[in-house]
Amino acid sequence: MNCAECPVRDAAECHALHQQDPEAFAVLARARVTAPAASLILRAGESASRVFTLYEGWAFRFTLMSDGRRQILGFLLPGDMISLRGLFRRMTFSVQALSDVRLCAFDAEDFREAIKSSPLRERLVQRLILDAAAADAQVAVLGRRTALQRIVHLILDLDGRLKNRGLAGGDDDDMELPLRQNHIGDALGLSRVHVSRTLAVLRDRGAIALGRSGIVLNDRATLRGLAGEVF
Amino acid sequence: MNCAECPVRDAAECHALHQQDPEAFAVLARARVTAPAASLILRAGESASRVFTLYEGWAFRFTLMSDGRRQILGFLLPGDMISLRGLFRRMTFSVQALSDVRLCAFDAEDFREAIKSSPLRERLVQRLILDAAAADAQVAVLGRRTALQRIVHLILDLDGRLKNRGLAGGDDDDMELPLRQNHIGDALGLSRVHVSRTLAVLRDRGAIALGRSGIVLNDRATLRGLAGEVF
DNA sequence: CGGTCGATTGATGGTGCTCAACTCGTGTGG
DNA sequence: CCACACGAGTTGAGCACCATCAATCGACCG
Repeated sequence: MNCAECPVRDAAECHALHQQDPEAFAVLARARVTAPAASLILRAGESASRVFTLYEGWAFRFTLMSDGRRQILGFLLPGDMISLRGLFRRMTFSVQALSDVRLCAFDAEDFREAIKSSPLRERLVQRLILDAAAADAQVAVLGRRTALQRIVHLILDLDGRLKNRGLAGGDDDDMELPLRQNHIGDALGLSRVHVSRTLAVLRDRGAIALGRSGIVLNDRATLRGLAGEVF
Repeated sequence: MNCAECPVRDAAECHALHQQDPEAFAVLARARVTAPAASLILRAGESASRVFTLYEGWAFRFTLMSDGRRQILGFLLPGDMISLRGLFRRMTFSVQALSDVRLCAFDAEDFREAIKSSPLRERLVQRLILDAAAADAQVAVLGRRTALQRIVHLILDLDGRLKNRGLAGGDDDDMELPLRQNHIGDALGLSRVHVSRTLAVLRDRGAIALGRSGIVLNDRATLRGLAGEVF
């Protein structure tokens, strides 16, 4: 069982780790785990005993507010590491499967040992920095963007990440994102009703289509024009 | 010149690094630098040639949006590291002095060398994780909180951080935060006008006073009641 | 066939933005 | 010393954006 089996390309963490230090990576004990859609993969407050990379399917990180509302902190795509921070500290967020998922699971103790003297460690520091930068960017989006811009930004961001992994086609290909409007609202600080209305605007302008199981991108140029940012 | 001179107590990064590995830390070349209020300390896009810890005064991290608006990502207090991420990647944000500041400056190359085989490195990884978690928390605040709650949260957060460093007194002591309403708005995604109105509400309820040079906390119990979170 | 989940649409109202005028304190140059 | 500009804050009026509540609808499923 080898991570090279993952249908995930260059930019994905799982693959990148393997490239970085094939020997150290190869020696790690790992298991393949599956989890059904909507199941909890990790709970806030735990110190993770296993580290996961997402092999197939989508998931999301979230916290629950004291009033019971949910804030989604980010979406996890095939190739992403799920619980890197859990190696060093208790988790501050929970992770839930969005679709049925398959995971590579590494024993946390093994993993910590493996990175003590390995370029893997450098790679993981880079990943922590990228995570922090992504969270900063999300702060800017929530602080300064309208509902329309937030949604367009999210769609293009996900599309771009998928494209980096070879999981989405070129500019002319349609791409379906398996998100419920519920999730979009919880990620962007919007009500479900307003997400519905805003998506309707995008559909009426021809930028997207609303399929049975998610949003279909079919005019990225229009979306980029609406984003108000460089994409 | 030694970081132990800093008027900063246990929880501050500068001091904690020193405790973690006094020898490695003591050998680092360092210089004391001053910068006037409003001066730029670091620019987004640079790869930092020096690492700073904030010795005295306040600063903030920010990015500029394409429309020219500013999003403040966080405030930096005495004892905070300023450019840790700049050791490994180009900066994704700029840093500006809020007041006159004094900095400890370390050469980045020296610093990278020093942490290669030192418990300092472990400490810095912890710091990166805490930074990422703080950014996640800010996403939740901006996504789910009203203007009043955001402002109360910011005030209590800053007060708590200062208290951890011995830079603020107990619950009965007044504490003045040297923030312009401008900064509060840019940090919390609110207009300056609305910040003014919201602070007026807090003042009328007796939770704060508005001094000439900042906000004065004088009733933390009332503030905690308004925060809608555990503090 | 009833039940549930996700999405849509309408009506209504509140939170917070924008524009504008004004105050107050401070610094600056004639 | 005064006039003036300037930055920061305050206050009012009007409105845009988005939340909330409620009703409905289609798809899917046991």
